[in-house]
Amino acid sequence: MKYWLMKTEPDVFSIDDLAKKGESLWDGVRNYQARNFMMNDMKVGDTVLFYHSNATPSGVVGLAKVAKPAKPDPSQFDKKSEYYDPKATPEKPRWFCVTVGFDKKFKKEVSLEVIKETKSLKDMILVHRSRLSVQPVLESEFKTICKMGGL
DNA sequence: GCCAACGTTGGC
DNA sequence: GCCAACGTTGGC
Repeated sequence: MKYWLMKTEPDVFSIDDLAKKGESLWDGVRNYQARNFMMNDMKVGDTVLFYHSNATPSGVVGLAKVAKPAKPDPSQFDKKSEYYDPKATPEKPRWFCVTVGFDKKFKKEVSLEVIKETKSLKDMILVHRSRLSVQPVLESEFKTICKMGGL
């Protein structure tokens, strides 16, 4: 069982949107490293820290689960989609995405600011590496953040 | 294969 | 809205 953090802009897709839908395809990721995590390493049942980026404040707002394994991201074939990739074909898809299911909301958001101030979380990829929207999280980091979120 | 130019992410 | 970080593209 592994732990992950996935970023999303709440204006585009928030944890409340996920709670309403139950589960959602995590489409639109166009970064190879993030894709590889979803394609190769994420397993059904893995737990996901749900992170709101470009938000006030930005931070972890709850938990989700990997509900279905990675499959080709349909938006790459859709000419009308902002995620359309002319170099991808159904025979040779370039982008893959998992399906994520809602688990629970934190009692209180764990903001990036607080994460940065917390010694045991200072090695998180989130803190020292920008622009990676899907990333692994250590079990110890995961537990600390859940506790801080009131779970 | 190098690297400059360019585009995007995401905090502030 | 600004801009730093950094991934991607394309000329050579």
